This record gives sequence, structure tokens and C-alpha cells, in this order.
Amino acid sequence: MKYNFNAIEKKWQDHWAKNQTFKAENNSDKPKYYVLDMFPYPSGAGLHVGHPLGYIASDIYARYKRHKGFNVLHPQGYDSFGLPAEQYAIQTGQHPRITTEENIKTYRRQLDQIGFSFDWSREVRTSDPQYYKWTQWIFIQLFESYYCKDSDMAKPISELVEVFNAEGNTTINAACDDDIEEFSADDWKAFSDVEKQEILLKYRLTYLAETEVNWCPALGTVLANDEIVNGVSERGGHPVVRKKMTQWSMRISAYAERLLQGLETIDWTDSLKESQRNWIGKSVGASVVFNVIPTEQSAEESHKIDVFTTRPDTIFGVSFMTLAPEHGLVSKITTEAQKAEVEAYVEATAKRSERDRMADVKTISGVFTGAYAEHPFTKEPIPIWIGDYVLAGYGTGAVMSVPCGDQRDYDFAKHFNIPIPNIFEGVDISEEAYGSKDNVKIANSDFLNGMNYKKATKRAIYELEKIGQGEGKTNYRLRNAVFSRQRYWGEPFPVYYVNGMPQMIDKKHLPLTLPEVEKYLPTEEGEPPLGRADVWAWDTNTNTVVSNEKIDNKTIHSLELNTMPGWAGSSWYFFRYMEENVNRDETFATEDALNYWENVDLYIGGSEHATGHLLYSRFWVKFMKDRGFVNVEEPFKKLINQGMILGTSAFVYRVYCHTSSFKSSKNKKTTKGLFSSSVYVSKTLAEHIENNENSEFINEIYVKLLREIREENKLSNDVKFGEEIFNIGIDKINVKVKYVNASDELDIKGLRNDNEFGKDYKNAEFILDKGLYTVGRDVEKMSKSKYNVVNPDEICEQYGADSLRLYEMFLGPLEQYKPWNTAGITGVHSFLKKLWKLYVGQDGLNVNDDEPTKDSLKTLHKTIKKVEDDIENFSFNTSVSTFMIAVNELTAQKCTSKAILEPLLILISPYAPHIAEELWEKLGHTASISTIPFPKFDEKYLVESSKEYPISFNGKTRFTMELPLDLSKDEIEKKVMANEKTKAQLDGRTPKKVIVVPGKIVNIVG
RNA sequence: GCUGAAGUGGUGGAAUUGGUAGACACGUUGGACUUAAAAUCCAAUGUCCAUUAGGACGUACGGGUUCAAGUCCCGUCUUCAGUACCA
Repeated sequence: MKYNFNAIEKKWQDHWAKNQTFKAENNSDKPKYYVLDMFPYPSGAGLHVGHPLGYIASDIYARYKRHKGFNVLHPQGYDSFGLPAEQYAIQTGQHPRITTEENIKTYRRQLDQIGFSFDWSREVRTSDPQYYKWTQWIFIQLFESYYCKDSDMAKPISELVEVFNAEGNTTINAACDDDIEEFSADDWKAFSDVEKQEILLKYRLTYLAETEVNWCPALGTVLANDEIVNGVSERGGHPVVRKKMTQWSMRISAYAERLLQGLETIDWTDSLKESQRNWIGKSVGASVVFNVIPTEQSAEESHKIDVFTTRPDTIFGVSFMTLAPEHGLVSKITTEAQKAEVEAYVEATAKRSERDRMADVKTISGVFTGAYAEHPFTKEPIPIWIGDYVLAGYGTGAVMSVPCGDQRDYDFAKHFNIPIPNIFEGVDISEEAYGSKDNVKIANSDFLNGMNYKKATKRAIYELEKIGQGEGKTNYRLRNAVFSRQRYWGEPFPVYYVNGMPQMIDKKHLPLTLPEVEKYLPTEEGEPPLGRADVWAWDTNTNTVVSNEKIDNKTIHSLELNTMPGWAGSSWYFFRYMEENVNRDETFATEDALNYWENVDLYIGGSEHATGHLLYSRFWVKFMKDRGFVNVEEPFKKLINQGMILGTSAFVYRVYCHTSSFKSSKNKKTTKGLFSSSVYVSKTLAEHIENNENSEFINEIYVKLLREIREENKLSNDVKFGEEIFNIGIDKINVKVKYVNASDELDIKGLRNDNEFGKDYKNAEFILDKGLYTVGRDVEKMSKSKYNVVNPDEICEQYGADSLRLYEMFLGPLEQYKPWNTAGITGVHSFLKKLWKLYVGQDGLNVNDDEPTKDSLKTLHKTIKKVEDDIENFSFNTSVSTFMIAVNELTAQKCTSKAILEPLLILISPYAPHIAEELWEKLGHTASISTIPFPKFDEKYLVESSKEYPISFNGKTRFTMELPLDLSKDEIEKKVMANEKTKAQLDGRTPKKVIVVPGKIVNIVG
């Protein structure tokens, strides 16, 4: 009986679906385990072999956990809002809902054929109104909350209003906008309703604010920094301008410290935690206030410069101040004499893009404002400069410059001949600044003299607080996140506007579904696509969406036109999976479900989400915990980043040449320049041409090119054209990798018959080397344009899903980037055939009830141990090797014993579930193998009585010796020294020392 | 620049605690079976020297610790990813 993988795999996939084999239970005596994949965006291109890598790994783990007696939740769904579908809609007019639906169908078919143990009954789609109803609901909860810094948690906004009513805002310690003004309880009560709403917006966890964005008028949209290349949009090359827009933002900065501290409690890779730490960017120091010494220009007003420093201990080293050119104070304090120069500099800076300023770190530039600030302690005047190395967007946009302790300040001071006072005891600063905090004592600093960094910092802050010119402060780099998108295909905000103030739609009227529009582009006025909807107004009487014509600003109001960003739906989806579909109407997940599943035990996905999805999810979960909606502080306990699978591109070498001018007899036109021929040479020949060696061969090519040019231009042989051809060279042309075999040979016939590009090669002349055409190869990202995309459908068809699963794991460590090469799959495929043969012979089953041999037991148990360790350590590649070794050994042992072969199948089943189920059934079982307990490892089968000792001389192994393991050190030494080969190696010398490590090695020195 | 990961045969990779470097595969070469091909099976396969026996070298590079280093320490280089004038 043959291993008919196509039939077997189909049979079991149907079986699992029909019997709901992998449905998770919300009530179970078993311990729970939640394995989650980052859900995919269903793109139009479908899956390539790189996509399932993480899914296969998590599936193996989920199946393993089931064998280990866990109630496993292993769901899957779609992050189905997103740009590509919208882009496609703009081009074709096709509604994104329809294309998304089609793409999901393709994804589902592709996922199903790989045999994942997903519980599809819990599928989610972020673009499904029943799902985004709850995304909108969470948004409303954020709107209805503020962050109380005293209790360090989010609280209902109503509690804040109570405080305002009782005592104003002077005592409140809450996360809020910077420009908050103090008011009393009486003030509060006197405010108009709109004023009150305006103030509350400054405290809400999601709020409307003016934000500077990269606005692209031509595309009618805001672009991210990385969508801008050289000041124009990446797509289309349109100009981009900085523009202020009112947008929804998320006050994630309120959670900065908790997001940072929480990292200590979760099992993520160090690199991932590190990038979140950097992103949050905590720095501890002090804020210091410098008073500006009044000049004629600024006499009527007194100005203060607020700076943040991490080194308050160096306060006596300040020799100048630097403001960002955009700083608000610049125009106010600049003296008449410096005005022209300062204005020119400010203007020049504004013109430079951020990228420009970034690229050019070497140039030191700046201008003196003419103004001076007063040192808080010495009262000395300090010159105030502006410089573009100070960023307006970080801290206060101003720094106190301490050239002796900071290299950038040092360079700036040197460049402009500003004094560099030394405040470090016994440190030479003639060449560079001393940036270290360690091993140094402060000098020339009044009350800080003789102190180290720690002591001096504490004292400096104390003194600053005493004179009211500073305080200890912690600064975070983390910015609040913009939450509005000028797009169609996203969640609508459940928001309408009354007197310009946002109002939330009540929960019971959700979801607010996307309106229909006739086009998916921004409006002519630059409004988002929802501005094109005719029926997009909110009737507060009927609580329904009504036609825009009815807007009267009394009971019928306009709705928000922006939509939510991609990360909205993905920031909480892991909770939705916990609830079964039947209970999802009334809540996002019931309390019971949330209490049972808690959070994700294992999360697998790409590292590109390090500072996006993975940070925002943590933020939302902490918020939801604060408000009592969930009871976990972190969403993902353990996280693994799978590496990318790269494509191995293949290319052919096409010959080109430059031609001199000649007249074509056909159209009398003069042709000159580059001529791409239809001559393709094999790899080594291409190297000959490029290195200009093998002149005989090059001459042959030359003749071919000449003939081709003549034919193409209909020139008769006697037509003369200059010296014809010069500069022969090679173009690399990518070809589809499926026409290349494991030895890099090209299937020319296949290429010519390709239904997409075959015609390009109809007249091509392939010049072979030793009868073969060898292609060049290159490892790069899998992409359509490189023709190196490998589709899992073809692999499943040709080798089967089990082969695909094994091979993806066999390629290398999960986290690593690694190239795909389809040719190598024959190795795991023939392993599966060997496995099959171990159980099934020509005329039926090979398995019987024979007593297992000692060798077979040893093979089995070392395999159990290795595979178990491997899975626990996510080292799936090495288990595949272990299976191969086990099957090779058992085949050699002619093992037919059920006592060996049954447990072996269970070991393999997480990796190759279809073949395992089939053979399991053949062995007479009716229950699915996925429910059978994992075999128990027993040490006793591995106990050896002897060991093949490597005998080394000065650390180099020369031969091995079989010795019993119960020998003492001395006995081993005696036996080794008595050996003929030892004597031969020593050649009469007496060894200085003999190292014996029992059970390991013998090393003879001398 | 900073942070993180990595560098081992022709290729993917293994060596989990310092103890026989290159497991397991792919590819290549030779052979068996076959009219032939496919499939399958067997053998060899780090480099160099040597007819063999055997020897020398070898885990990016240069040092060091150790009886023993791919593994530990110091320095250098390269690649990839993230981040960037962060006060």
C-alpha cells in the first residue's frame, strides 16, 4: 500500500472539521492553555510559504499541549480592515467588503489545506460590524475615562467632574494636556457647557487635539514618516506639507511607566523588550527654570526657560543655553542686533526636512540670540543660542548646555568659541567631553564640590526646589498616539458633533456601521472619504443614521468623518476569541470566559510589530483592567518572533551590447545605443564575458549579436555600419523559481511554455555550458516582482501538507531568517515515505505484538526525551532531525513492535498530523490521535554499561576506546596507557599528565 | 552613533553544561536495479598533503584563559534588524 498523501490529508481535514476535533471548551477540568498567532491581513495575493511558518510552529505547540492534557484554545481570524483593499477599491470601484470577503475565502482554503488545529468556531474579523461594535465601545470607554496619577489607574470621567465641582482642578493629579489652566470649583460651575467639555477633553484618555501631520494634498491623506521619501510621497511622488489637523489621539503616555515596568513580568525576548524600552525612553533627571535677563526688546515681560536635564549635578558647568529654532521664546528674546541672523537661521531650519536634519549630523550650526539667562545659583549671565541639534518635539525644546559633560554641547562650544568650564575633579577635557557618570567627583561647583554623581544630583535638586527654580522630574520619549485616519475602510468613530464638541453614541445603538460611498477617495474639499456619504448624520431622537440633508444642528448632527487606524481592532481581539460565538451579542466576552482564559500563554508573530501592535495592545489591556472590564495586566505572557522565510531568486543572463550608428534600410532611421539581444548564456559563460576571458567564445557571441541586429533591422549583409558592436555586457533577468531544479539548472522548455512570460522567451537562444543552462541565484525577500514567491498550494499538491509542515520546521531555528529552497523538500518527503513503510508493507500492516528489543526501546526513549525538550524550547528544526534518526534506526533494527511504533506516532503527530492519524487508525484505534497522552520518557532504557571514550593527545582526538562505565579514574588510565595505540602515539615519551573525565573523555598531555 | 541578533563544508543547518566539530538533510560523485526513465537502495563527500598507513590545517579575524574553546574573556571586522542630534 502506497503513501497516498493527497487522499489521506483530505480525509483527515474533513474528519477534523466534521467532528470539531479542536473545539476548545470554556468549561473544563483540564488546565487551560491559550496559543495565539498574530492574525493575518487577508491580502489579494494569498499566502506564500513564508506566511505559515509561525502558524505551523504554534500549531505544533498547541497539539503538543493537548497531548500533555491541556484544554487548548488555538483560534484564528482576520485583521480585515486595511489599506490594500481600499487602494484596490479606489482603482477598481469594487467595494472593499467584497474583495476582503474573497481574499478571506482564499486564505481559509489555503490554511485548511495545511491541517491546522484551529478552533474556527471562534473566528473573528475586525471589519465585521458585530466585532467593531465592541472596538467602538472600547473607544467610548476611553473617552469616558481619565488617568489618576495618585492611584495610578484610569477612572471614570464622572469622578473627575465631581472633584471639579467640589474643589476645581488645583488638587487633581491627573494625566492631561500641557496647557491646562487652574480653576476653582466656582469657576467650574460658572463655565458654559462647551467650556466644560473643552476642559474635559484635555483629561480624557482619548481626546481631540491639533496635531502636526504630513499632509499630502494630492492623495488627500496623511502619510507616516516612512511613506515619505525625499520630501515627496513614496507612492506617486507628490509633495508633502506639514499641516495642523484636529485628530483623535490616545493618551498612551499616561501609561508610560506601567508599560515599562510591565516588561519585567512577561517572557518576551530581550531584543523585543529592549526596543519597547527604547521606544518608551524613560530618563530621570530634573526640570530647571532659567530666568531670562530682560533686554530692551523684552523688558515689559519676564521670560523663563524651562529645560529638562538628566544631569542636574552638572548645573555649575552650564556655559550656554540652546533653544530649538522653533521654540516659542526665540522671537521674543532675540535682540535687535541679532534679529536678522536669527530669523535667517530659523527660516533655513524650517525648510530642511527632518530627514535632512537627521542625515547631516556632522555639521554644527547655530546662532546667538543676543539674550542672556541668569544662572539659578551663581546669578551669572548665560548666553542663549539657538541650534537645530535641539529638537522642538523632545522635552521642552531647550537644553542647558554643559560642554564639559556632553559631547554635542562640547562640539558646539568649540565651534563657536564658547568657554568650556571644567567641573570634574582631575579630568582632562582638552580633547573631548567627559560623558560618564561614574568614577568622577564634582569640582568648581559650590555646594556640590567633592560629591559623586548620585549625591550631587540629589543635592542639586534639593537646592533647586528650595529656591523654587526646579524639581526632580522623569521624562518619557513616548508620544501620545494619533488615532484618526482619513480613510474609508476602517472602524467609524461612534461620534457626532454638537457645537463642535464630540458626543458619544450610546452603547445600545452600536454598531455604527460604515456608510456607502460612491467613491473611496477624499472629497474635493480634502475631507476624508466618509465626507462623500449622503446618509451620514445622527438623529438624536430616533438614534439612527439619517440623510445629511436633515442636519439642523438641533436634534440631527453631523457624524465624524475619520475612521480608526489598523491597530484599533487588533488591540483587543485576543479577548474576543475567549468567548464562544453564541454569547458574543451582549458583551465582548463574558466574565466567565475572561476569568477562565485570562491571557495568551503563547503568542507567535513577526518582530515588525514590536513598537506598534504589541505596545498598543498592552496599553488597551491595562486600561481595560483599570476600568474592571478584564482582570489581567498584560495580554501576552510569552512571545516568540518567527523569522522571515526569504526567497531564493533565480535569474538568467541576457547579453547586451552597445551599437554604433547605422541606417536601417526599412525605416531609414539611425539607430544607436543599447541593444538587448535574445541571447542568454549559462552562468559560467556569463562570468567569461564579464571578466573578458575566453576570447574565442566572446567572438562567437559577437557574431550572433551581429546577425541578430541585422535581422532585426532588416539589413542586408553588405550594409555597413561603423565598427558595429562594442561593450558586450550581461543583464540579470529574474525568472520564476519553479523552472529551476536543485542543481540550479533551468527548465528551458517549461520557461518557454509559461503562460505569463513564455512568449518573452519564444525566440530566445540559450547558450548552454556542458549541455546545461545554469542560472544565478540570490537570496532576497519573497516578492512578486522577484518571481521568487513559492505558493504552498503547489507544495501541498506535489508533496503534501505534512511534508510542507516538516520542511518549514526543518529549515532552521524558528526565530532566524532563512532562505527557502523547494528542492530540499525531497528530504523530508522521503522521510515520510520511510515512516509509512515502517508501518505498512506491500501486503498490509507490519506492526505486531512482538516484545520490543533493547535497541528499539533505546531509540524510542531517546527520541521521546529529545522531542519533548525540543518542543519546550521551541527548537522544532532539531526534532525533525531526531525523527529522521529514529526512523532510520528502527528501519535498520527491522522493528515491528507495537510497543515502539505506537508511541512514536504520537511523538510525530504534532508535526505531521495527517499521516499520524491515518497510521493510528490503521493500528486499530477509533479516537483521534490528537487526544492521546504524550508518551512517558523512562531513563532506564538509556542506561549504558560502556562508553566509546575519545582518547586525545594534547587535546587532539586520535582514536577511541570502548570501556565499561563503572571503571574508576585510575582503572581507565591504566587501560588507556596499556593500549598499543597509546604507546604508538607517545612514541617513547612519558606523559606529563593524564586527564580522565569518566563518562566523557581521556586527555594525555606531554 | 546606540541597542539587539548573527558570522560553522558547495547549501540549509547540528553540537542544550567547555569534553570526538560538521548530526540530520539538500547537492555532487560513483555504484546497484531497469530496455530506458522515474522511484528506490548502497557507498563516498570540510580543505590540503600522501599510493596506502597516516599527517597538517580548520567554526569571520587577532590575542588570551584552560589538560581541553564553535562554546569563556579582551580587541577588531562584516552582515542583518530596530532606533536615531533624546538633553
